[in-house]
Amino acid sequence: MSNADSGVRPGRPIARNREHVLETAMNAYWKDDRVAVSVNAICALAGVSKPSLYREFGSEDGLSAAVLERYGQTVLASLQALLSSPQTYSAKLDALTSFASDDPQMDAGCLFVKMRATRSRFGPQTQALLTAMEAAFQEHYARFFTEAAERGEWCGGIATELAASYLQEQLGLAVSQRAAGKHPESVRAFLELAMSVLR
Amino acid sequence: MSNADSGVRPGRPIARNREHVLETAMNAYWKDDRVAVSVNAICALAGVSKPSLYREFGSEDGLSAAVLERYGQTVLASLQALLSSPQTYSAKLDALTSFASDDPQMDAGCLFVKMRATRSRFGPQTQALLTAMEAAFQEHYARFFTEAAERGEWCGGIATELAASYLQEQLGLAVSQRAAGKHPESVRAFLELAMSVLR
DNA sequence: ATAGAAACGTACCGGCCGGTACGAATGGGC
DNA sequence: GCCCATTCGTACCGGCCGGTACGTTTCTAT
Repeated sequence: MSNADSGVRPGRPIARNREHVLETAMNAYWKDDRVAVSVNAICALAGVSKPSLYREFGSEDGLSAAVLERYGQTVLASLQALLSSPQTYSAKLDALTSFASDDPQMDAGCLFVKMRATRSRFGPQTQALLTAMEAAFQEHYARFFTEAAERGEWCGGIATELAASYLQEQLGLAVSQRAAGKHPESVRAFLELAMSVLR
Repeated sequence: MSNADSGVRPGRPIARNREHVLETAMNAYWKDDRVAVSVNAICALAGVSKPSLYREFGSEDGLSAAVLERYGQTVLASLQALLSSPQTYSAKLDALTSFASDDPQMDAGCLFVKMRATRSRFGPQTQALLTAMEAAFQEHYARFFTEAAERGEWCGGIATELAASYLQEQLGLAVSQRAAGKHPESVRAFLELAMSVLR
């Protein structure tokens, strides 16, 4: 990462700094319905040559991993914040439901869910990152339930692990349905039905 | 292998009757974790030349559609039979749960669910067939609920359409989890939790 | 001014894809 | 015995893929 040195800017106009490529690739991976998005397509979209992309990310796997990491930091951070907010358990469930079924951020689905559904497409780096993110979310959800149980906001006849897994999958399912074009109100009805067992 | 007469080997190999190719392709599409299964790979697996395959199925789309149709007839027929059996509503729910979470037929997941999750990979024929099968199942599920409501076996505070969609998606989710290697008992716990709202 | 390091893009690589032209090998009808 | 319709597989097509060798451009350091 020699070009990350703040002081010395070697060579040329410093490419459309990484950010532009990341943003373009993220949107392509995310929104595009296509079977897959090739490196060539991303280069064309971003207006960057292929060697530049490979210099920056090393490989296709490196690119997809970087995209996924960025997505996790930008979009999913809000979800983590939601889980850590000082609301009541019930209010958080409502907020989660709204996030998955109504939030315009999820209009085109969730990139994380999408990539998870096709994980075998990706290289080892990206797959490892997917696994790590899954585990992190699982842990957040589990903590969410244990805290709710401690506060007595959740009677919780269910093991927290099961509840966490259930919550994760139901949210993912709802988001997938939105990506598939299902009407938000239908998704909401669906998700509220699924969530009702957690009340 | 009915017409695999060991007599005339050269010249006219007697078209490995369509069945063999279909079976091989179905297993490949179904079991293989790979990103995709190419026509070349299927030809190699089935021991058939590419032109033979194209003569029989017309295109890759035709092949995948034929595979999907065959899968629907062989495997999913049992599920339809289950829905039409003269059991009680509750017993059918139990049977559905067992089918998705324990049945060895679903050890490697469900081909229909798998193909539905990656529908954009396939050609128009196959996508149309997927849509048709979805609708058919939706209808079966809906009838299942309306009949249960008529018989008073289901209090049914839920619209039948929603319940049908919910059932379909939860079963698909369970089967996906099995395909991903989750332990059957975990899948069962998950699915029973999801099904509890339908009791 | 000038040398040289750094980042650039053109133009290419081998490999696999879905799909097909075409000649070789065969059987049935006579 | 002979012919022809039928069915086969070899060997190929153009196209796209992920990835890279290498000459060119642009800026910094002196």
